[in-house]
Amino acid sequence: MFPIATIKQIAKQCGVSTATVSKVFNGYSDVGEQTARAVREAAESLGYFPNAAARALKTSRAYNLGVLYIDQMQHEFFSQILESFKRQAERQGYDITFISRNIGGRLMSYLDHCRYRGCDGMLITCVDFTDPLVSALAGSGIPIVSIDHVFGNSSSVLSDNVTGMQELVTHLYERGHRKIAYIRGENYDVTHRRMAGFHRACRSLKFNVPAMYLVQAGYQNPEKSAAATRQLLELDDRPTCILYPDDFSYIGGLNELERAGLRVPLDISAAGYDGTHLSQVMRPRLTTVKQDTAAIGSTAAELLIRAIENPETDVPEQVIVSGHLLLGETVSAI
Amino acid sequence: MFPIATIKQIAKQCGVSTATVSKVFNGYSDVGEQTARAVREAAESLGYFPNAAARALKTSRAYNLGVLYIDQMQHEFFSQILESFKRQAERQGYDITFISRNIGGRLMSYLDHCRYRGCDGMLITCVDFTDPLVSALAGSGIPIVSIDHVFGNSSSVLSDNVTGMQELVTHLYERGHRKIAYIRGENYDVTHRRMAGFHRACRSLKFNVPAMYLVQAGYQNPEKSAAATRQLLELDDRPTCILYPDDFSYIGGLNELERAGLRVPLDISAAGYDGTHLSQVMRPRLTTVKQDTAAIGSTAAELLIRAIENPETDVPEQVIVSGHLLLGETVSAI
DNA sequence: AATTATTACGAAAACGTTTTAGCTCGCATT
DNA sequence: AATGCGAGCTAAAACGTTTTCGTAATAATT
Repeated sequence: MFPIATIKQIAKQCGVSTATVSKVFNGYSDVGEQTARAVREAAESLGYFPNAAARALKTSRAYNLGVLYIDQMQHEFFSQILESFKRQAERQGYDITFISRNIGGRLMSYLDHCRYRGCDGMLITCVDFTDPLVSALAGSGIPIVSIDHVFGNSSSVLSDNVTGMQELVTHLYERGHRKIAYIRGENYDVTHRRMAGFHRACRSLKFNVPAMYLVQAGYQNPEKSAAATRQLLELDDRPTCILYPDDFSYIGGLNELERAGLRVPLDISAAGYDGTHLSQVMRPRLTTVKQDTAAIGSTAAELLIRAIENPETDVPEQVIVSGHLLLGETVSAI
Repeated sequence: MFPIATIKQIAKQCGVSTATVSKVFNGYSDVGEQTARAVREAAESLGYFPNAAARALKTSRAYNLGVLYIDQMQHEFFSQILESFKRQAERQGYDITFISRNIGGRLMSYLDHCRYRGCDGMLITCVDFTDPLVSALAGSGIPIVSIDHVFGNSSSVLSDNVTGMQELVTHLYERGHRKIAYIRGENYDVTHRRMAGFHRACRSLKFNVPAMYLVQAGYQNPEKSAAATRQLLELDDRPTCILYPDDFSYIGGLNELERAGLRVPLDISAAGYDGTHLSQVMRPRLTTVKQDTAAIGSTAAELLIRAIENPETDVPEQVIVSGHLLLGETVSAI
C-alpha cells in the first residue's frame, strides 16, 4: 500500500528514539513536555497511525471483539443488537469481527478462528448454545459475554422475557381476556423464560390455561405460526387472544385468521413480541413487547470490554434489560 | 491467553528450522515430502494456527476486508448483502471489519481507519457517495468495490434497477394500467436508474405519465410514502397503480390507501421493490421486484478479492446483477 | 572425474511496535 | 566532596511470522 508513516520516521524527525515516541502515544509519564509536543506534531504532519498488526503482535491485544451468531443477520432483533454493540465497541476503541467455522475453505472451530484473529473477547448470541463448539469457546478462558443465555463463568445480558411476558398477559387480563393462547418458539432459553412469565402471570391472576392453548411453532417463521393458528382455530373452545412468538410470526398467523374470516381485533385479539419497526407501522398497530435492543447491545459491549480490560478484578455479571409493552390496536376489550 | 502453539515449537519438535515450517504452510515446493508430513502432524497435535497479527505485519496482508456503510444494518436489503458478502469472503479466507469514523473516541477518516486496521480492500455501500471522505477512500489506491454506485477506477456491482423497473412497468401495462404513479426515493444513483427504467418503459410502450404522478419520498420510510400517497389520492385524475420505492414504504402507503377506503388490489393497484421476506408473507402478496442480494453480495466479495490478489493484472469491472419480478396479488387487471 | 543442476534445508533479517532495564545529567541532600 | 535521587531518555530484546539468499548433499550430465 502507500507509504504509511511509522514510529521510526517520527523518531528520526524529532531526533529521539522510537521508545520515546511510543511512550508519548501510550501515556507514559517519563517523557518531557516539549519532546511530547514535538512528537505529536510530527505524527500529525506525517499522518501517522499506529500499525494495528504490530501492536497486536507485541501486546497480544488486538482491540478486536469477535461476534458469533448463526445466520440470522436479517432478523431485526439481531441486527439492531449488533448495530448497537458495534457502536459502543467503536466508542471504546474496539473493532468487531465475525467468527465462523470455515475460513479459507478449511473448517476450524470457533475457538481456533477466534484465536487466529486474536480477538480480545467474544460476543455470543443467537446460536445453538448446546453446540459443543460453542461450549468449548465459552469455556476457553477468553472473555465472553452472551445474550439471552447464561454461561458458567462469564457475563451475560438478558432481555427481561419473564417480566415482559407477565406484563403482556396482565394487560390482556385487564382487557377481559381469559382464554389466552400462546404460540411459542423453539426450545431455547428465551422460550422457557417467556413460558415461565406466562405461567406466573396466569397463576397470580388466578386463571387457568388449558394445555391445548400452548402450541409450539418457531421464531421468525410465519408458516409455522400459521399452522399453529389453524390448530387453535379448530378447537371447540377457541381462545379470545393469541400470543405469537414474535412480530414476524404474527403476520403468518394473521393471514390464517383472515382466511378464517376473523378480523383483528374485532373477532379475535392477538399480540406479538419484539416491537419491530414493522409492528408499529402496520395497521392495526400490533400490541407487542418491545425489547430494548439498543440497551442490550451496548451493555453487552460494555460488559465485555470491562472483562477484557480488568482480567483479574472483573467479576461476571448478569444484566437484565427490561423491555416495555407497546400498546397497539390488536387487543380488544371484552 | 492460553499458550498457543507457534511455528517455533513445531520447528523444535520436528528438528527443523522455522523457515521450513513456514514453507510447509505456505505451499513452497522446496521442502521434502516426509518433512512436510511431520510438520503437518506436529501442527495438528499442537493445535497450531498461524498468528494473524504476525502474518499481517510481515506480509502487510491482513486477510481482512473492510465494510463501509451508514447505519442501515436493519434494512433487509443491506443485511442480506452483507451476509452473503461475508460468506463468500470467509470461503476465500477473509474476515470482515466494519469501518467507521470514531474509534476510541478519536475521530478519524475512513481511510485512516482502514489503514489502521490494515484492510486489504473495502466494500463501500449504502453511504453518501458525495461525502469527500468516501471519495478520499475510493481514490486512495486501496482496492475498492462499490455496490449500486460506480467509482472511477474500481469495480462495482449494480443491481439491475433499469431493467427491473422496466419489467415492472411492462407488467403493469400488460394488465391494462396506463395511469401509473411512481413514488421514488431520495436522489441516489439507484433512484436515477429506476427513473430511467420507468421512463424508458413508458416511452417504448407509448404512454405518457403526467408529472404529478412522480413524487419524491424516501427509502424505507413509511411516513413519507404515506404522505406521498395522500398527495396522489388528492389528484383529480387518480392513478390506477402506485409504485413504491421499496416494500417497507409500501406498508405506509397501504395504510393511507385503506384509510381512504380503497382496497388493494380491488380499488387500486400497488407494487413495491426489493422482494423482502415480508412482502411475500403478507396478504395480499406484494407484486415487487426481487433484487438478488445473495448474488450481489457474493459477487462483490469475489471482485474485491480478485482485485486484491492480482493488483497489477486485474481490471475493474462493472457487474450487473439482474433481479426478477415477483408476481403478487396487488396488481389487478383492468 | 569434473562439472552442473536439483533438491532440501537453514540463517538471518525484517515487519512496526512495546517494554524493561539501564544510563546520564543535574540537583538536592548529607 | 561524596552520595542519592528523580527526570528524561535510549538500547535492545521481543512478539510470530515470511522470505531472500546461501549452502550442502545428492543426482545428472558431460
